[in-house]
Amino acid sequence: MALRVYNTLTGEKEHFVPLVPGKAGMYVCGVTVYDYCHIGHARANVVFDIIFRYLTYAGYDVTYVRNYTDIDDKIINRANQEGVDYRTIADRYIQAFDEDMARLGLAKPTVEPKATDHIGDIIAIIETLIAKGHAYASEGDVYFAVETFPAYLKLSGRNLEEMQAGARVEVGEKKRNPMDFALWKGSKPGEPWWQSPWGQGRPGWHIECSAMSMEFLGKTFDFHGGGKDLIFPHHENEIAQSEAANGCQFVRYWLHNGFVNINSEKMSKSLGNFFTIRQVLDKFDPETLRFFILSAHYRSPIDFSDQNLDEAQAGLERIYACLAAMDEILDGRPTSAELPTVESLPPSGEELSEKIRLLIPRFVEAMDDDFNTAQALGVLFETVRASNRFLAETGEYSPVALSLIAQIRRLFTETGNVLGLFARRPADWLAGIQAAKAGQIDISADEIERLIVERSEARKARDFKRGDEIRDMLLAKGIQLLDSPQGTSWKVK
RNA sequence: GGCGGCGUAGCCAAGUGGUAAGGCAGAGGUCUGCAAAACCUUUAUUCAGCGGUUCAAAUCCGCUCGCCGCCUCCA
Repeated sequence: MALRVYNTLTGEKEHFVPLVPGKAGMYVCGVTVYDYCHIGHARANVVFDIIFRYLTYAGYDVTYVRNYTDIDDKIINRANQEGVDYRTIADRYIQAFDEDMARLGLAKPTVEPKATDHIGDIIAIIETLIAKGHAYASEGDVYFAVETFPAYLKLSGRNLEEMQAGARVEVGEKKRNPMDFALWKGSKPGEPWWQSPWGQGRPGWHIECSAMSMEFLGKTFDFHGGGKDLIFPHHENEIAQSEAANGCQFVRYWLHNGFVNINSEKMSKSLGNFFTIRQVLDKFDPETLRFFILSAHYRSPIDFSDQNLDEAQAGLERIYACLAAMDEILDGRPTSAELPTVESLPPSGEELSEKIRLLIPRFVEAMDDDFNTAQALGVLFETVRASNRFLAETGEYSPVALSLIAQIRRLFTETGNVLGLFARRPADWLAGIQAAKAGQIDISADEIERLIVERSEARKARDFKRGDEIRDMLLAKGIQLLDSPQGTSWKVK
């Protein structure tokens, strides 16, 4: 039982061996705060949230750093458009990001540094690079000279000559090589700036991540994550800067999540098939979105569509319904701390007992295999089925049965905590889903309750015709009645 | 053109050498006055196609077909 992770750098799954035993350092590229986050950001952040949680669950003392890039061309452009200071834009979207991530149930990283709080560190690295001959100043800018770093492009597996051959790279006159990239940009009038040895300016994109990761995690650390699209140029450039400056390996395991497609098409602003997290959460429950993201492996592409989200919600409802049933049984009843003995249980109890015994090992096995959340969810669904069966077949709850139910309930809390799921009280979550659906029907809850009473009276009088009439009428309006020995409840279909 | 990935049931999706998880949808059954919910059973002799390696392949190798991503800001 050992964690294996797919490392983009080697293209293979490798056993995770921490740099410092018992500890794990992880840096994930956060957002450039110039706009609201879209569902691609949602996926990336949920994925790394799970990785963070799982590493912690696996016993590592994790330092998780996720930055805000709060100075960049796009932020400046946006500020100019609106006629406000860049800081206004950055702060607004930092706040929006925090709100979105909180709604998606993300755990807070250990540190969430901002690029602009590390300008001094950035300048220090650039000075080192210049001193070592890896960078050069040119008319107020500073560029990294890619030819001085032989390992350049080792992450993306490209080579310099071919990239230049098909070059869509503009040949900046200030650059010696078109592939050189900016470490520092001289500021134009009206732009935000910081004082530097090369005049007033601001950091280029990429260098802030080198500076912040080094500050909080050291020159070499375990994990660096981000979307696949960051492999080139962002991560490639980070490697070049950091390794050239420090003379040692930068990151040991590179992790990259796959893209989100929309209705099987690449998501892009130009296609107009672009959804912000806020737009999606107007329509779907945040936990449903998270569950949907976890239903596929993090490196695979995932297709966002109403149908797929609806299916995810149906699956999540199944689990929550099972948990709600357990909670109802456990509510107010004392449970024995003793483990039930198998001899005293019916066959479905023995099966459940076995599922309980294997749940954590199987869950861990799935997660240890490159964070295979889809497989982990499969394990949970099998447990749901065994639980439902046990509940359905058990009429009277003996102390042993209650203990078993309590135990399985605790395991759902434990695994749910790793996946960021099932934190809500199941009855409340289900009620929330019902309420959301109820917004789409044209009949009030009071009216439904009144009809249910009328129906049960009719049924008591054995007037089934009238009773069925009411049931069918409600069904036509999308209301599904659920009869049980305790009475009749309803839900929106 | 260069680099990389994918193709598993109606749909979504695990599975990297040992004989196809799970979810959704569907069908039959138990329950029910009849239903619904829940539960049970069932739905891929087969993993795009063709060859090869092997005692054994969805899994490894080669070729073909189809789809996609990156190479420009991007999670």
